[in-house]
Order: sequence, then structure tokens, then C-alpha cells
Amino acid sequence: MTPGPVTIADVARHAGVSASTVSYVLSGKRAISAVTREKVLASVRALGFHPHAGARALAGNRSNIIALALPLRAGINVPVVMQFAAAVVDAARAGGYDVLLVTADEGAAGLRRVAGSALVDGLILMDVETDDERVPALRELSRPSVLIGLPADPTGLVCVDLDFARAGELCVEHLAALGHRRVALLGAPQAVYDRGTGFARRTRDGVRAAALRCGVHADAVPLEPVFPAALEALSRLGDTTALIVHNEGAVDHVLTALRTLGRRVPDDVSVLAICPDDVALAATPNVSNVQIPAAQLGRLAVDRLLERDDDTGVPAATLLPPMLTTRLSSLPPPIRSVR
Amino acid sequence: MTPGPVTIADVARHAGVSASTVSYVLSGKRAISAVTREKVLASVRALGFHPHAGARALAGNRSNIIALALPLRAGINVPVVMQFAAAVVDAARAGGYDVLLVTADEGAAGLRRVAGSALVDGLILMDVETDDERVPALRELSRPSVLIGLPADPTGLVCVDLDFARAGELCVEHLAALGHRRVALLGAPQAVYDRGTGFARRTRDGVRAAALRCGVHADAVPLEPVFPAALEALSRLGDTTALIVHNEGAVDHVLTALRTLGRRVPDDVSVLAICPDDVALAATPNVSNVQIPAAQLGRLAVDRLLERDDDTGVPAATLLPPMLTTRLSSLPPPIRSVR
DNA sequence: GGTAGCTGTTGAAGCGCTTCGACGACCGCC
DNA sequence: GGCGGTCGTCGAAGCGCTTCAACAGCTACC
Repeated sequence: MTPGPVTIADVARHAGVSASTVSYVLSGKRAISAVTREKVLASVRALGFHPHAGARALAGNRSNIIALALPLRAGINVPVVMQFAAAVVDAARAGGYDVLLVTADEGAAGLRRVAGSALVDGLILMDVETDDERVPALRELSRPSVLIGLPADPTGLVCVDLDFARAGELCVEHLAALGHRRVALLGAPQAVYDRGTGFARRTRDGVRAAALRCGVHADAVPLEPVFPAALEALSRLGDTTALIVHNEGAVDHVLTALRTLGRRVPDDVSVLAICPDDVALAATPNVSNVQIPAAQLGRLAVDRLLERDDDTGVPAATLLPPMLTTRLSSLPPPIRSVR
Repeated sequence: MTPGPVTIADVARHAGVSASTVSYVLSGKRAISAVTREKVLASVRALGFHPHAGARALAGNRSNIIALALPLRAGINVPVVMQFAAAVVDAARAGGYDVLLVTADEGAAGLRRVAGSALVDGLILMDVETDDERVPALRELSRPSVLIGLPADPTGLVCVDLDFARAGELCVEHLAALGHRRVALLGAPQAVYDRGTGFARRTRDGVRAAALRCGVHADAVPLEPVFPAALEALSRLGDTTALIVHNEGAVDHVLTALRTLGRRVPDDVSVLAICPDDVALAATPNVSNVQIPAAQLGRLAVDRLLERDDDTGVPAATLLPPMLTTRLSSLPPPIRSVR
């Protein structure tokens, strides 16, 4: 039944043409008459031919694989990462590429390994730190790469991300417009700020800048995504009337803690989140949020990576504009707070 | 600086030996004198040589890549899946293998594609359904594979998993021993049962069997991992004095719902969970749990896959025995319930 | 009627590596 | 001192594919 793997020569023989013709039919790189093409395709189907990936990579000088460097470390929110990953895989597959998983543990050496051995044609990095050891390595790689995130110095690199600074501003502006005068950012765990992860800091900076501009007082506190931490953070926040939660795993805990403290949402406290829509919709009550467009960013990253073949200049950093969706958790502050 | 990629011939020339000698040094498949070996290794380092993955796969008939088929669908708990994935990647890397990500979307066709094109040397599948279309495909693949999970008919396949039936029994036995007479299993979302995912059903069967044996009444209800669902499920459970939560994402919600209903844990209600330790420890109070040894299972799967080279018989299914860790959430039932 | 220009197909030359068989050098043994 | 046996190294073959240069057969045009 299975007399060893089928090669292109088998297909050529079966179809009564040469191996190169089969190759051209499959790649479409040369005109082939309709008759021949059909004959060849029929043989391909009949024999169940799958071109040998290694041979193809060797001869064609491209593996049709891209590397996805995923963070699997402290403080990151796993479901969000997986949304990115799923989008990247989908987009890559749609473009005829497979995805090789590289963990952040391997660091720059891992990237050099997979790129150096021609295992992958390009790389996508997530969870980029402000001063990431992998960033300089990337520049020397001779393979294209795209970062999801924004390092301190993006020169010569292609980056895509949500404009988190603007997202922070947007939240403050929204709350300020509602009349809030005292807001707080409940952010990522401390470890994420310490590590210099870009998105966390950029949001914080955006919140602070907008607060200054809008004449609003803004606190910013890191937060572990566990219930006691949420409770404790809230009890220390005093007469804050609005919260901005930039921590997917903590949204639920914050709402629960508010309930525990007897503070109603949105009547006593308004809550905004920067999180994917599904997290916002799973919360009770549904939380007004700036969406994290994971699927869109993942797809964009792949597109940027693959369009590099066409060498359309250097697109540099693309920061998607944030979008705030108003749901049930934000209202003007209670009367007693508006002097 | 970079005059194109370094080939084995460059290394051979630099070291003053033949290409085959370099190959043998690198693979260790033939005795090489210490002097020559050092010379070659020095040249490898000096030139920054990385063997071309495609060429290696072509000549050596192995790609040093394994496929990991990940579920990215409704009802699965993403962080747990990622724990498995991380363990698989780690173990694979330790064995000199890279990991290619294949999503469940691609189904059997995806497996045939990556195996048929010799892209991967072996496959690991997660989230196997009772009657999974991929399982028969696997048998025809001519590449080894390991399932994390247990299909209806595991004949001829290598499977590893936690013994969920035994886990369910263990929970009931523990609660029965404490004196509980009425327990409830809060399980996976309905969609997971409908799909026929093995672990959910096996746990339920284990719970029922042990309940019968121990003379305990056991309800089993599916549960979405959102707060309102937890609240609703609990309010309908009547005078149940103990809960078994087999749903990582719902553990927190169940505890919060109990708090909301004014039922204290463990004084009024005992709670057991089947979940990874970190979920149990992040809960308030810490929940007694049967651990899901994701890291161990991931590593085991890779080991099983790679030891196939040695062809040590057919190890068949390996079900790890469950371990119950008693923490703060389980006590004998309140007096009023013990007639 | 000759030539220029297409179109469709082919053979052959690699891509960079592994591995097989061969062989020279050197060991110890009778 | 000659012979079998290791040990260490090498040349060459080939893995299955892509792609280049070449060419046969046409059409079209002057």
C-alpha cells in the first residue's frame, strides 16, 4: 500500500512528463498548458504526493516556516498571548507558511539558531522588552522579522502594536469627560514593569500625560491578578471614583473586590479596562474597554513579515489606534464626589 | 562580514579536513581523534557554522522537528494548555528537537500534510476527543505519535494522561471519608461534554462510580467559567455540602459565588478542585486539589515519542495516578447536615 | 520564405548535508 | 617480520527538489 514516500519523479513518470514540469505545475512559476497541468494534478492526487519539505527548503532556499517567539514567563496573561498566537498561525497558514514555536527562554541564541540554520524564513517576536537582548540580534539576522511590541529603539525593525499610550490617554479623557476628577490605573504586575515591558509602561505614561492635561488626579499601581491583591489595592485607593484596569486577569477580581467592599459599578465607581473584548464581555457587569485587537495584530504581523518579499520600503512601526467601547461600567461620578 | 551562509565545506577547508569528517565530529557517529575534533570544533565556532536544516533533513531523513497539535477551541482552558505546550517545547528542545505548531482547525489533513512532507519526525496531539477524526489518520501516518488524552479506541497508539476517572473517585472518597453525604461535580462547559472530550467524561464517570460505591449522592453539572453561571449552578444545588470543581477557569468564580451566597469555605461547604497547583494556590482560600501534572505529562509525551527510536515495544496508554493535596478548603460537613 | 518571438517542455546542474565503502596508518601477535 | 584488526579519515554518491539554459514547435509579420 505504501511503497515508501512518493517523489516528484514518481509523479512525473505517472503523468508522462518530466520532473521539472511537475515542479512548474506545482509552483506556477512557468506557463504550462492546461492539458499537461490537469494530467499532472491528477497524478499528484492519485499518488498522494507531498513534496519533501527538506528538499524543497534546500533547493528553493526557503523553508516556508516562520518562527514565533512566545513569552512563557511571569506576569504575562496567557489567554491573550494565545489569541495572538492563534492569529499568527492562521495568517501564516493562509500564506502557505507553518509556524515554529520558540520560547523566550532560548533568548537571542534561539533566534540565531533557527535563523542561522535556515530553519525559518522569518521571525515574529512577542512580549518585547524595552531593552531586549533579542532586538540587536534580530538586526544581524539576514532574515526578516516583525515585533509585536515596541522596543526602546525600533530603528531598522518592523513593529506592530496597539498604541497603548493613546489607549491610556483615551481612558482618562473618557473619564474626565464624564466628570471624574480622581482616577487610578490598576496595571500589570510589578514584575512586568521591572522587566521594562513596553506596553505596560506606555499605558502608564499615557494615563499620566492625559491626567495632567485634563486636570485629573491619577494614581498608578501595579497589580497581581489575584483576588486579595485587588482587594488590598482598592482599599488603599481612597476616594477614587474611576478605575482603569490594564490587566486582563485582574478585571474579574477587581469587580469582585468592589462588590465585596460594597461599592457598586457603575453607580459608585466607574471601571474601564484595557483588554480583549471577550474578557470585557465575560465580566459582570460588562466592562467598558479599550479593545486589544490580538487577532488583528497577529494577522498584521504576518502580513508585514511576508510582504517583505516584495521589499516595499521599510514600513517601520505601525501603532493601531485604540478604540473604546462603552458598556455598562462607566458613568459620571456620584454626586457627592462632584463638589 | 557575512559572505553568505557558512557551509560544512567552509568549515572543512578552515579546519583542513574533509566535509565528512566535520559531519562525523558533529554527529559523533564515528570515532574521531581528539586533535581533529578540537580543530573542527574550533573552526565551527570561528565561522559560526549552523548546519542547514533543510539539507540535513534531506540527507539524514529526519527533520528534528515534532508537531504539536494544540486545541484552540471553545471551552478549553488556555493557561492549562499552555502549561502542556511549554513542557513539550522544553522537553523537545532538551532532546534536540524543535516544535511546529499545528492547530486543531487543520484537523487530520494538517497532520497528513506535515507528516507526509517529512516536515516533522513525530507528532503530539492534545485535546483528543473520544471519536477524533485525527486518530485513525494517525495510525496510517508512518510517523510516530503520542496523544495527550485518551480516545475511545487507543489500539496501536501511544497515550499519556492523568487518570481522570481515578481522580474523580479520589475526590469522592476523600469527601465521603470526611462524612459528606451529598456532593456535586461542577464540571467543564457543556460544549466539552458534547464534543466527547475524554477527560471531562472520565472524571464524571469516576465521580459517579465512587459515589455509588461510597453511598454518597452525587450531582454532576456542566459549568461555564463565568461568575453568573457559578452563582446560578450553586443556587440550584440545594443542601450539597461539598463541591468538586473540575474547571480551572471556574474555581475562582465558584468561591466568589459561595461568598456571595454567604456560605463559608470550608465551614459550610467543602471545595475540592481538579486543577493545576498554581490555580489552587491562587484561590482564596487555597483549595484542596487533585493536581493536573501538565509539565510532567508534556515531558512524558515527548519522551514516549522520542524513545520510539529505540523501539522498546508498544508502551500503550500511561495513566498517571492522581494525587490529592489537602489545603484549606475541605473539612467534615457542618453538624446540622450529619443526622 | 525567412526570421523574430512566443509558448511549453525538458535535461542537467546544483542546493548542503549524511553515510557508505575504501584505504592508509598503526597496533599487537604469533 | 609479516599479518589481521582497529582507528581515523576521505571521496563520492545520493537525498528530492528548484531553476537555468536550451530547444522544439508555432504563430506572426515583413
